[in-house]
Amino acid sequence: MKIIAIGDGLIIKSIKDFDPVHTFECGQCFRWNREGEGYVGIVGNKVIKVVAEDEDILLYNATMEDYNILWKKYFDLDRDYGDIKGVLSNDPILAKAITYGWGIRILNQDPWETLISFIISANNGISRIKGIIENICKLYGDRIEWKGRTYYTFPKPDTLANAKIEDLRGCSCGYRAEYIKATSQMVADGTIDLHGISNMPYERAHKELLRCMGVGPKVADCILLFSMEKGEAFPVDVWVRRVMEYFYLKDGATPKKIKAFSAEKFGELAGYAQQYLFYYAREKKIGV
DNA sequence: AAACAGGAACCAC
DNA sequence: GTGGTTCCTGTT
Repeated sequence: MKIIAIGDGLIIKSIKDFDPVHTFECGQCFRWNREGEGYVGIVGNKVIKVVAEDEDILLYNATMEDYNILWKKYFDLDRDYGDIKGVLSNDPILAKAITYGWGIRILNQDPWETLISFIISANNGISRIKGIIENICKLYGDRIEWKGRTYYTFPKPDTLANAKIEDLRGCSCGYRAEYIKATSQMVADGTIDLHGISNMPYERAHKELLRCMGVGPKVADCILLFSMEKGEAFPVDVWVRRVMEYFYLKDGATPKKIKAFSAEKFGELAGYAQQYLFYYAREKKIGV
């Protein structure tokens, strides 16, 4: 894997295991959208475009310096997904799911943004979640311009902590407005220390996140997997419950049972297994 | 127009 | 700790 600077970006040469469609459509992120031949995302205060071209990945609006301090980590490029897929493919069902979603990578997203995003995700579908987050960023974030288009950053904790409930409601988040404000206040005043939590072992970190208003077991697992490098986290939503019941367990399994089963079966790699299974289940409408 | 989809809070036991 | 009910809003 070699990085080459081009006009306004970078080429990551012959990278394995990275497909933008799989990575950005597998339910882990909400601020990436298809634009032309690739995906444009807002990450921190930057806009970046990702395009797949043959064996390479093109990053537009990216510098080599940002690659080293930001993008390498964000796209999880130091991790060997070939190894992970090799181990998981010993299971025939996962082998199938991996053949289908071979280019999924688990992004290392910002814990604060991930926390609020997945509070919004509760009892909601992906397209609506994206719309709500977009509304919130438009109202409370900073404006960024790139190539004649306007984008907005995700707001800071104290901004949302001071937001009016009715303004948040205006972003179409419904009853989650109260949760967003309450949790933002906890982060802003230090009641919740996200950096500290990300350094805790899985079980403790999970327990700690449940203190946040609007965060239950599933949302906590999403935050741990998508922003705190807890590869053993296994978020159980309806799709995962369906696919697990369909392939492995009998009907009526509780999330608790499903998590115990996957921890036993997939161990440290449970979160990666979850992503391949989720993407496969949702695209193929397994168990519906 | 009414049904539906989607996790957590809250309250009973 | 488990089970049932309620909470919003965009889509069908």
